[in-house]
Amino acid sequence: MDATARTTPPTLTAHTVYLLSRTGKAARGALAARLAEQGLRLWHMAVLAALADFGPHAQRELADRLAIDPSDVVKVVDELAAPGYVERSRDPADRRRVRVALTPAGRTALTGLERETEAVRDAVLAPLDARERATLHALLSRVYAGLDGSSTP
Amino acid sequence: MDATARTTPPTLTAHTVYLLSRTGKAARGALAARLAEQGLRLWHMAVLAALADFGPHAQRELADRLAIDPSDVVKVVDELAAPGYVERSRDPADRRRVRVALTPAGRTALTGLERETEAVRDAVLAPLDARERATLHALLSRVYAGLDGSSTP
DNA sequence: CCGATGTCAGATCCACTGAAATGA
DNA sequence: CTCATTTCAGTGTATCTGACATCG
Repeated sequence: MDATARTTPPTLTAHTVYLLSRTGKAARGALAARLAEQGLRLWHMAVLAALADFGPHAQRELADRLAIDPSDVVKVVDELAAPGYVERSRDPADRRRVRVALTPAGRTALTGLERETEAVRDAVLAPLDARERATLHALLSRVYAGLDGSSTP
Repeated sequence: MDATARTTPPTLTAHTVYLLSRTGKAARGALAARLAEQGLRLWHMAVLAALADFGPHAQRELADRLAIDPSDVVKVVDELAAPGYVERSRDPADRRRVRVALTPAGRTALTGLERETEAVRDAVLAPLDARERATLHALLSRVYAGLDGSSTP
């Protein structure tokens, strides 16, 4: 080990915002690495989850719900359609719209991604026991619910 | 308002890793926006904090401590030296080394950045009371301490 | 070896096209 | 009925950042 230890400055770790930012980035990075092994990124999982929870969406609705740029939705859906995780079809009522629906293969894939997510949680939250994890989850849920458009760039 | 409400899929919010990633990104973004008003980024604050807490460093030591690429330390120190927040000087004991030291102006700047950080905390953690914030901070501290190099990209 | 410059890839954002619906 | 406006999917580009690579 080095004499100049890799100690993070207390001035930083004293701020909850810093800890949130750091642990969040670590969690995000670890999850992204897992998904990358299957050629997917975080947005792919988000789209699959939205379709699983709320049924078929127009691409525009996906963009609204997930707060992604509509042009990026196109690419994500493209990449999900290639392995057959989602299907595109024209809305007969409004032929401008494209209905995106989850396939059985997509649902299976989502289940797998959730397992990966749990593995990441076990790695990142290793220092915490079950009760503490539940507490953390509850607190973060409320913080997340409090985020409105003003503070989510 | 839209009939298709902007509800995040429960399949995502059920995962602590997702909440961590999202709230962390929001916190990071909000802080970065504040610092940007002063022409600074997160790394600048990290370097100032390291110098304040541990005294002068060689650039290599800064890179080790903060886990940044040494190449990038150069630019950050450059940008901190321009407004006079840090000073480069030769180490009198070992004249090969370049010592980076905090100036009084830099210390003042850091104090201001910490105030910004507290403002961001009050905004992001608005849903939580003082006790809950303390609990969250304690839990995140332990999670942060558990992160090793393997999971910090 | 350390500091400095340059390059590369990924993500986000923005502008534009063409098709299709809507309303005057 | 026709024309202008709006909305949607899709394409391409600009920009910014973070990580990496090479030079002195």
